[in-house]
Amino acid sequence: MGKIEINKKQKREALFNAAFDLFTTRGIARTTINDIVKSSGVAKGTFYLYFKDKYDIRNKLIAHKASRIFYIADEALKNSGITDFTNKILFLANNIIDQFVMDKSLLNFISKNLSWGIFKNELITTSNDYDIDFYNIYSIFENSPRKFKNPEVLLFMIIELVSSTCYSSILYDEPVNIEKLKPFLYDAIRQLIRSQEIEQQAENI
Amino acid sequence: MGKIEINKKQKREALFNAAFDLFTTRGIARTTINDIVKSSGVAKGTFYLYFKDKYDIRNKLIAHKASRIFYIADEALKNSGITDFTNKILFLANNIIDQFVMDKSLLNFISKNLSWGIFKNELITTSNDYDIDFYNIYSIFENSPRKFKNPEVLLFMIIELVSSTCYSSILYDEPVNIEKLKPFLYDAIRQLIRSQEIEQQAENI
Amino acid sequence: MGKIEINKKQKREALFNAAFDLFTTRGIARTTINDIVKSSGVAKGTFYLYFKDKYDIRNKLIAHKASRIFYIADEALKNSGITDFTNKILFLANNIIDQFVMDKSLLNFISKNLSWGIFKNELITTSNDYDIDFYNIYSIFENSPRKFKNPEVLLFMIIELVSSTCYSSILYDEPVNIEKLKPFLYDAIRQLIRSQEIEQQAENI
Amino acid sequence: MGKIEINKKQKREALFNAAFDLFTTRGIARTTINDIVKSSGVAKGTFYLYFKDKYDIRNKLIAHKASRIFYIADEALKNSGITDFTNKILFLANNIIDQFVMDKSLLNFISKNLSWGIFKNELITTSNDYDIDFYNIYSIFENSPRKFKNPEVLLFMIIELVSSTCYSSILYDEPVNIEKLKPFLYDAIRQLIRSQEIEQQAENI
DNA sequence: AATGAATGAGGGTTCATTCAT
DNA sequence: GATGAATGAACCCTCATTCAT
Repeated sequence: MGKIEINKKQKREALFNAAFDLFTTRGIARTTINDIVKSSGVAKGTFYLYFKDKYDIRNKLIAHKASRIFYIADEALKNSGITDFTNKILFLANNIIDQFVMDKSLLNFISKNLSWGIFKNELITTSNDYDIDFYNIYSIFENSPRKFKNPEVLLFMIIELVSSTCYSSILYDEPVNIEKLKPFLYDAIRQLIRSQEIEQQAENI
Repeated sequence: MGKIEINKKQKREALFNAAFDLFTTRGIARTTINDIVKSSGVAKGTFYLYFKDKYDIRNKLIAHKASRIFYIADEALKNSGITDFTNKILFLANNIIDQFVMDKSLLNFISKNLSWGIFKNELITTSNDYDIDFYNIYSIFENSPRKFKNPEVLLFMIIELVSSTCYSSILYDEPVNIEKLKPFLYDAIRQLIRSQEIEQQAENI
Repeated sequence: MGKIEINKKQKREALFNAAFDLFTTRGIARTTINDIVKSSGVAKGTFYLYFKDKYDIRNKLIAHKASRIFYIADEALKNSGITDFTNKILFLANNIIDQFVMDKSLLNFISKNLSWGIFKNELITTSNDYDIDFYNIYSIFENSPRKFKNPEVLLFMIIELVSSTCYSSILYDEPVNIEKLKPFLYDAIRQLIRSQEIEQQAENI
Repeated sequence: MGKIEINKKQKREALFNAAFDLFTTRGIARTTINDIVKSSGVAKGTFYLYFKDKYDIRNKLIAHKASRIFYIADEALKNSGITDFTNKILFLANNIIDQFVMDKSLLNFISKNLSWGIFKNELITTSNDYDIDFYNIYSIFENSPRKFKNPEVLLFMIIELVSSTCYSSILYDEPVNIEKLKPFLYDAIRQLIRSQEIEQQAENI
């Protein structure tokens, strides 16, 4: 990679960082391209060499940040030695929640955009340079002997329940703070999993 | 009520209707106050007699529409003769989902804003002229002999689960369409309720 | 004077008071007719029954306030028993300066408008209901045996010198505060008078 | 200086000229930014690259024009060979008055703003690119053997007297026209100077 | 005479985008 | 590739004035 290539990467990175800072502090609507370029130290015209407009950089940021969260959670899971499916899900949920607790502005930024549809969409339309493939999250099912009526729906419901309840709990302590919510939420997840489980024949015995 | 009062109500109503149409078709960000006044046939200055800015009318619209949905569901529940708590919840959820299915633009408009925090906030800061009091929704617990660890958290989780899963299912059929989702969702709700229930003494026997 | 007449006078008075308060605190440019009527408790349309526009009420206010200042100074002069012409002028100047020191917002409001041209103009075009006739200020010359080359120019120069130097001295202490300025200013006035005086024959001796 | 720099200077100049024309013909209050940019042939947004708002360009114009007047008067004084302090002051006053007589719109524009406080303020806060340093006006005292009680106050009173009397005399011929006023005014100035002079010992003899 | 809701022209300001350098 | 001055459409909002009540 030549000097030019490095320079280009740095510019793009600078724009990304500045945009994220501004989006999370002022909000997207109140952030202008002028703000972004001023804050990242590049010229205004340069922005358009890398991104189409404000929403382009926003979308790429969301995918970037969201995939990072899953990646971190997944790495931690691998190192945990947990084998039981339910425990894996709970571990992931807990890890992600803790990441959000530690970076509330991140939660605020991606929460509303981490829903299923946009999630899928973004991952497909985004170049792979900066984002990890999400769908290996399904691999969580692969090594488990347990079977579920509709694994995708199950995952969908868990993700939606976690992400939407976390939002108001972490950011506004409503209706209760996140630590008080956790036991109820994890109980709820356990019940969700149980409600979809198909009882297996005890064939192994 | 004099002629003037009637006229004022009509003006406000016209602005409300025009704004809702535009917000749901073009989105809030792409709707200007100019659009709203042109579409409602009043002068630009008139807008500012009734609303502070675009976000003011948006918030009032959300509260207005959201309370209407609950009101309709609640009325239907009263006429249904259902007495069991779980069934009441399922009836309400189903009724609201059906309302959203019939008016997808409404879902798109309020879904992201129907979360707990804003919900509470809006109801408090909005005058009662146009909105029904929400908190009688707690009355659903009052007449039930069943007891729950934390009723508010229970309700919170159910609302968040329903609203967030509905969004992508109804609007994008993701991961499955709403009719396929319903059985899983209602099962999930039943499990949520069960997971929080405190067993009562069989005192009646 | 019937009830209606009294009511009218009160409305006009209320508008005057409110306008003066607002003009002196926010400035004329930042005061709207809306502000004035809101602050005086009358309806917006009523404003136009009494005044043509914002500048009409401003002009009438200036004449009103300015004439009051001269009236107060003149009354004090009458009670002082001073007979010498130069001392009379100095007494008036000092009294007016002290009025301004005690009400700086008043100074700020009328200072720039108390100049000769507008002064004369306003007094002529304003109804006499609210304003005292200014020109009796010339009476100061009448009873004096001393003669001046051009009494009007003399008065003009004194008024302009006093009003323009007071402005920055009282409001900004520039170049010195008013108490330090006074001896220089009064010396200057004495010299001005002397420079225009026509020596009289010592006929009385 | 590159092409861009030249272009920038031209743009700023064009805005200055257009604004001055409009301010002096229509008045500041009746001049809009729209008028200025239309008249100077630049785009509306360009205005905001150079000035904060209408009052910013006004203030910069005042300082610009005022310093020019003093500069012209000072240059003429240097070429006059006048050495006596009183005559220097009279020369300057007369020169400035004549400038105003020849450009009444200029007088109207800056007269009300040429007062001591704003004067000082503007000179300090304005960049030196466009304005001459005023304070060498004090140099008028330096080479004179004559001493005054308070030179700054003396200068202040002279400036205020001249500027405020000129305003109504030149523009409105009130109370007399400027040519009639001049002898009285110059007499007055002589008296002002005399009233502050500290008599020196006749040491040179 | 008094009201105040309604008007809408027109103000200031922003900002995504372009393009000559 | 990089720059940043220039653009001008489009925005929000104000507010003097009117007029039906």
